[in-house]
Amino acid sequence: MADSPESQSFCCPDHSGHAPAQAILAQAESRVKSHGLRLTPVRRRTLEILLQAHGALGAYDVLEQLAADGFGAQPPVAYRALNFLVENGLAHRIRRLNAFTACAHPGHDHRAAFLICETCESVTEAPSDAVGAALGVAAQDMGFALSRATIEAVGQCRDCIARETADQRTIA
Amino acid sequence: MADSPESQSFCCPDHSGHAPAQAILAQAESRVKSHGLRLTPVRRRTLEILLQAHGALGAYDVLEQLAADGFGAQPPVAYRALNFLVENGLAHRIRRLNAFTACAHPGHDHRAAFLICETCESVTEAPSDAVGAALGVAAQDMGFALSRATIEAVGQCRDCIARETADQRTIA
DNA sequence: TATCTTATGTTATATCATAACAGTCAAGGC
DNA sequence: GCCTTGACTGTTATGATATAACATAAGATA
Ligand SMILES: [Zn+2]
Ligand SMILES: [Zn+2]
Ligand SMILES: [Zn+2]
Ligand SMILES: [Zn+2]
Repeated sequence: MADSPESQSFCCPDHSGHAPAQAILAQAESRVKSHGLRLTPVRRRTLEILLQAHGALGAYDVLEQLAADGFGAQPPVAYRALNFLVENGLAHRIRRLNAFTACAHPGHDHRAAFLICETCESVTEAPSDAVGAALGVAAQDMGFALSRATIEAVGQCRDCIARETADQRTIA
Repeated sequence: MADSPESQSFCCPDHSGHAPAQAILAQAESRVKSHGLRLTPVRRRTLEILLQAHGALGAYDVLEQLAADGFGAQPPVAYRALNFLVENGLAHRIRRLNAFTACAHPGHDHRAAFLICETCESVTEAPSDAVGAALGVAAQDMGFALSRATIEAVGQCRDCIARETADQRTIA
């Protein structure tokens, strides 16, 4: 993990938007309960794993960690927990990466958009009400009833842009 | 295929936005040539297959048809042709479906958004300049340099909504 | 406790995608 | 023409992602 001690489990720029893991886990627990569901040990641990991760994790990466913690070692174990989290708004699936990431601001329903950095592979969850609204309009124009959407942008994050600029200066 | 004779190769609602296949193929040929590349037989046939398809096709569906036409029968044959088409703006990859679809209006650069019907599995390419713009703003706010994006909406298409409404009336 | 429901773990298999290499073909220089 | 060169095609093999189906275990209900 190699975390700096003051940030319990957050370690990289893509997590700057996150509330502390403790808070999110507690919130997740109550949110799930209020839907008559349970945040079982595998599910809870899966969420923790996502919260601690740099960027997004593949299902098999999660599985590896779950297995190391004594949970089942077969793919369905990870996929079930991950799908549960996604269905309950605690995590998101990043289709372009075949990967999953903890939701950066769970609790309030939101259409999420993701910014995927090609350089550092970080994944940032951006507010996307405006994007969602524009998409809603486009859909409506086609007579299409929109139920949900995947919005994923690929490019370069602020930190990597800054780093690259700095490198340029060093060379010159 | 069960096509009506007047529509050469288009058979379902999601193709209503398409120009005739002949025109698209000719256009594709010249477009590709102008980039110093070749629309070889496999590539051309792959584009035809996509143009004739209902909805989007998986790589292995395309492969099956290519093999039936005497082309190679191994996955790379299909993936290479499909990737070529995508890179040259002649087709799009639909990540949510792990599938590919012919571009409905090739030739002019465009940020495409896709409307995926959960009922009939059709895939419609919607104009999305507004959505792209909104996403650009959201990205900029985060200091993110956007290079390209995946925008995929899931819901129900016009035809399926109409059909469902009609069914409701029949029952009542 | 008996029963019902939900969740977990396992085996097995399906589906999607690429690495690596060998043969083929077309275009340009001689 | 003929040879070099680079682009394209085909093949084998393997990797990566995801789910079906069923047996067991743990919570909830009465
Ligand atoms: Zn979120
Ligand atoms: Zn970055
Ligand atoms: Zn298009
Ligand atoms: Zn439909």
